[in-house]
Amino acid sequence: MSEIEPSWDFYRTFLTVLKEGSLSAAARDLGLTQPTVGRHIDALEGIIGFQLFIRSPQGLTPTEAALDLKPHAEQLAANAAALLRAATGQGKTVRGTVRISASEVIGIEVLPPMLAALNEQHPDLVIELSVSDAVEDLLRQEADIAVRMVAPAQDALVTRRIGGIPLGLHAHRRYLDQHGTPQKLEDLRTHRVIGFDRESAFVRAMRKRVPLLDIMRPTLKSDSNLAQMAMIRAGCGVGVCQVELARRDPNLVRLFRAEFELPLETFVVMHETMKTTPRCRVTFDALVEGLLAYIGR
Amino acid sequence: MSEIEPSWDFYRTFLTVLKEGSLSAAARDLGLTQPTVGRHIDALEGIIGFQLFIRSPQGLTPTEAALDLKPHAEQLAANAAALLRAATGQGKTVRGTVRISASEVIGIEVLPPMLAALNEQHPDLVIELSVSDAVEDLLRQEADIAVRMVAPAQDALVTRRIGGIPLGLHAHRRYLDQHGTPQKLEDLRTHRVIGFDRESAFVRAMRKRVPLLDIMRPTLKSDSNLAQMAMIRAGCGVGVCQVELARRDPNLVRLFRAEFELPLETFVVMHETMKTTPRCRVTFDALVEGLLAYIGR
DNA sequence: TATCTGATATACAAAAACGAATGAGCGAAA
DNA sequence: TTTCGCTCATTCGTTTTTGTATATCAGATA
Repeated sequence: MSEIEPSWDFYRTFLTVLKEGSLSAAARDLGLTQPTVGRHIDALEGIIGFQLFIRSPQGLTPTEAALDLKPHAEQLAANAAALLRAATGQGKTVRGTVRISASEVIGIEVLPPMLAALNEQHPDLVIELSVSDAVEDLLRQEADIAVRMVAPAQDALVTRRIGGIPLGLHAHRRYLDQHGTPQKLEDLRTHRVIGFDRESAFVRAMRKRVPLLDIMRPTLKSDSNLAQMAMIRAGCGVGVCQVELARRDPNLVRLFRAEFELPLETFVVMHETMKTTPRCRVTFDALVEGLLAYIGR
Repeated sequence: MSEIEPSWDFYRTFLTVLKEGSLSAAARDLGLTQPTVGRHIDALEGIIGFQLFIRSPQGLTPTEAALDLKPHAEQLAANAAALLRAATGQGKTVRGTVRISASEVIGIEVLPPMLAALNEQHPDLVIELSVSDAVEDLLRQEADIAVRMVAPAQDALVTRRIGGIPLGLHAHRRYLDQHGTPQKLEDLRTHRVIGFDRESAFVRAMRKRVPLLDIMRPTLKSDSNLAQMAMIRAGCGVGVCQVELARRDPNLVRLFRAEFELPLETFVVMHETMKTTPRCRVTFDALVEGLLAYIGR
């Protein structure tokens, strides 16, 4: 193995080949040609001293070693993208790209109007919305700003607590007409309940705080909150969703208003290195303001 | 501003110029030549669309924009280094470089014998010891393994709790001969006490747990635990240090054995992406074993 | 003042990287 | 089977990048 450090561009090429699965596809993606990409991989393999891919006429299949390096390369790409975002829109004007990460429900049901208003106000602002329930993307610089349901423990982050978004039990009017409206919590045992597929950390925590959830044995399961919401709207059964969202649909009925209300703590978080850029400040403030209004101050 | 993404190598060049302060110095550092480095900066400035440095016959002074980009570039460099470390020593053999981060006292007083034994056992292992009290270097990939005094909240980390390293009040025999041995805790008011310069988060937390610390008004201050330890050894006064370390010096006397003992929780932490590499496993295990032995099981 | 040492900028030649074109292998569909 | 579409490998000419050498400027020192 040679002692010289490889060109950082090789890492980018490596990652692209890993993602695309072939030299040709990677070349198209990178705006290079297939021989060049092949040479990059050759060079990288030469420097680090072992094989990264097994070549075949069907493409390149990564070796185990290559897969071990993948997360590193991905992080490198995320950082490079973050640097470029930080570079664009320097100065006092609000322009450039800001990447927002939010959970599915928030990102799809709640944020779009706010983002529309924001974009109206700042036409040169490009907003990227990453909808995912993965928590760790801020530290990996995969986003500049995130809307989170857990308090961030990291101190390299600028955090603003919004408050609790109330969750409630809901069902569609049509469902209740057919199956009857449960009067006591115990009645839920005989109802169709919409719940989580796997026991995530969040679900376990929620179950701990609200023991009555144990009564509800879900017969319709999905890990996607959005899918659960859709099932509730479609009249599949009884499920948990945001009170405010349910109120928008006049056919959705809230059940056990007194017995069941779960506040979902919400935070807007920004990476510290981004707090100087005007567009991040503006977006951060807009999200905070919008979400505060959403939960009713 | 052009639409093409800059070569990632430009970022490396940019960071080096930022650190070295001149094109020539950066060129020496990178193994390139001054015109090449200059061209890289020119190209990068052209792509991102604003000036990064003000050129002068004395060197290059970074603009404010360049300083804003610095942390990103540093992180990029850390990730690239981590990738390279992950790449070297693939396979089942224990070889390559492992970077360990530890606090000053641990890194200088406790770890070296363990690392010596480890290196004896694995001659092809290169050990880098980063001695610093900064906490966040694991996430930034500035180290592969860290010895920490706070429980890591991140779940991308492999954590092993060691236990509490006992801290105690100590003074040098010579100091006590001259100034007398304090009998009651209140006597400390009239003694020379070695303490912290600034009120760090750690100090505040400690003060909360052990109110009697308020009695001690330090007259000799340092933020470096190592310097505090040195002052105790030099007979400057009464201070807090690890019981085990004090025991090594027969001239150090422990005070208020019954009233004052503070366990310092200790953890060995490893980045998840490193847990497959043999050298990280081996080092991790050696640190865990060594530290467990150090605190007496 | 003259000189030496650091710096950046420029001109031109050498070296390296790249792209276009071509050949060949494999698998799916006609 | 034949053809088409996808792939990787190789060759060769060209473009791009880099290095060498030199000019120039600013500050420290004798």
